[in-house]
Amino acid sequence: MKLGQATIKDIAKALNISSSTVSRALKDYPGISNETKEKVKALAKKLNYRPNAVALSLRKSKSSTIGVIIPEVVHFFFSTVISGIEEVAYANGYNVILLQTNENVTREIAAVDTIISNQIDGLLVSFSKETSDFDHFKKLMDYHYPIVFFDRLPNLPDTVNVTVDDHTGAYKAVKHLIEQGYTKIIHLAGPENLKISIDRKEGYLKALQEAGIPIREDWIIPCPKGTPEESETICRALLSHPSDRPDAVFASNDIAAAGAMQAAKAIGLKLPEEFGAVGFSDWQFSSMIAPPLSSVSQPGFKMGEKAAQLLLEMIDSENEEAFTARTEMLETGLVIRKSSLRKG
Amino acid sequence: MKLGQATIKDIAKALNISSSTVSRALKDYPGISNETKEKVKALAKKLNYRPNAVALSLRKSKSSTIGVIIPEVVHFFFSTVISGIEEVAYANGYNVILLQTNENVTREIAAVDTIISNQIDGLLVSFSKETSDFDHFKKLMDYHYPIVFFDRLPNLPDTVNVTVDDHTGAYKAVKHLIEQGYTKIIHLAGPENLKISIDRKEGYLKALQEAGIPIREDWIIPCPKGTPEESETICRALLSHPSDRPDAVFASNDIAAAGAMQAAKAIGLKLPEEFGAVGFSDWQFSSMIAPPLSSVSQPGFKMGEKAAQLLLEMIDSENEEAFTARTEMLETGLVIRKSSLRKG
DNA sequence: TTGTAAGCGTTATCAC
DNA sequence: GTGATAACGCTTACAA
Repeated sequence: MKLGQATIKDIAKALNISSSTVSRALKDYPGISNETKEKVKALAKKLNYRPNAVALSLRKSKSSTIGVIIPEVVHFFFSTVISGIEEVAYANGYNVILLQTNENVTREIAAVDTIISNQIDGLLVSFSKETSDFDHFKKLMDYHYPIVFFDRLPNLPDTVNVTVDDHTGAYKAVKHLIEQGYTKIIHLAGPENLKISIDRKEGYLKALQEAGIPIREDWIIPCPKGTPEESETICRALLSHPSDRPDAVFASNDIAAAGAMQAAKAIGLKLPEEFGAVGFSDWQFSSMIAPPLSSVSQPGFKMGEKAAQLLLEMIDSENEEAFTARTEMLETGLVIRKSSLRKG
Repeated sequence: MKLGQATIKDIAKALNISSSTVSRALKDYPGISNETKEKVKALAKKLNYRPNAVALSLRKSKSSTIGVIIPEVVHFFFSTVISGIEEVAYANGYNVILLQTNENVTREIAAVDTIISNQIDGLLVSFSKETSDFDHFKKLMDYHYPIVFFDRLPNLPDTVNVTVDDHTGAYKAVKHLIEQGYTKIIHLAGPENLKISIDRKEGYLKALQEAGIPIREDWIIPCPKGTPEESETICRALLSHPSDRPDAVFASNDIAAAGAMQAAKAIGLKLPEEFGAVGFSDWQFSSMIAPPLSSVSQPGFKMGEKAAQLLLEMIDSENEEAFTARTEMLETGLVIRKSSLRKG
């Protein structure tokens, strides 16, 4: 799009000097007379000169743009992460290009192509549920391309990761349920190929084991879709046997927990007396449902900030340090609300 | 970032032909022998050639990227719109650059600068609450730069807009409350400088007038912050006079409605019998709170799609038609749930 | 059917 | 102190 933007050449012509002088004057290079500098700057201001970022990208092989590959934008947690990323990017003069995969590998691979074509300086990735082969990322990394994975971590060597401590979060949640006197606790699990799902499940298992509560495999139910309807249906079935009825749920996300609560309410159970619930993520709505849902809180904004910071370090650094494999683990909190408060 | 990407030159050298021939062969230009075409394409594939989008942008003054200026990413409605935008962009080979303003004019002006520098092809804008002077957009439009405003519409001549029919949505909501037998209906209004707030208020007024219910200015209360606490505090005060107590609320958004419901519950009113509520936007959580909140639904995804389509038409078009000022109005729905169902 | 050369806007290198 | 030139990767008149 042409915007009648003034270029360095325009300034040079108008002042009868060369473009190199203009370029140098604008950046306060040593060895340019103050007189020239001032003339140039004055005219630049007058013409509303803005350096052409595209020409710069081409020249420098650097776009000052980072890419974000994300499964879904309409998702409280992810949008919060994006927000954190955007803030850090803005503060450092970087732009953010958004690539939504809709949990679709093909889209993800196309996104990587876009990244390559557009000389994007680095990549923040939370891959799709479908992704099990990480070749498209591996290829980039082989070229020493800066990538930071967040939330969902790949099965690849030498990656830089940011995640939350899902294991401890889940453990705290289930321990809390046990302390509240619940003993028959089911777990609504997330997609099995995601490490976060596994970690949350293991936190659940650890808390049960520690309390000496026997583990029932049939009470660990995957909810791959992640809709409230899915978990409601599942829980209705489970809760319908009065003789062998669970008394609480720990869900891998708040939506599933909300679905479980719906099921319990529909059957006529009293919450939290007869059925307790703790979710994961502490979505915005969690405090507004009835009863307000206890949940493990994830620092989404912080995760975005941290991931972006690590990425910018990789981009800026000439040394290798920034590229050393590691996983930054952010702490989770437990927000206790009515849904799990059987005692006082 | 260098990715060892093959260029047209590399291919040319390897095959001992000129780069222009390679360029032409790759795009199936007429007047290139099949033999050359095949040789070139084969090598391109082997070398994993990807055209350098940056060079193309510079050459063509076209980046195949659209910018989205938005107040907040962490917002159910806005993130839904972004999602719609992203889908249309992807389907048409465009990238999306995201610029979050945090409801801050300074950020918004900086965003416009970014747009200019980066040769972004067009702009989708929902401006900040602070914005009352639209010069930064006007300047672009004077250069015939493609802009589509969505949701929040500016006070500027000759703009292309997409919005929802807030007026009718609000009208339907309040009419529904009246039909349910509520008569003392307060309105929690949005920021006064946004047209959407005004339209919603006017829909409210129209429904009351039509029903012959007198309007009380003191029952139209602005909630500029938009937090649940804000509206809860306001409503607690209002509901505390048993002699002159409102019996329903129509809120400019679901958060405010939820806050009002909290207040009513805290005071001991029965919902929906003694206090009814309808919100606006139909956020994800609305169906999960107690009682489930009735709400005017906005087609966020559709709005994103529509806005992006209009923008792409403007970008692609050589004729003026795509630029003719107009406002596309998307229909709102009324999702009736328990919070406003006093009668069966 | 193919090659040459200019140019998009910028800056690094060398020269004066 | 300043200027000329080449280069980033690609397209496109114009030549041949």
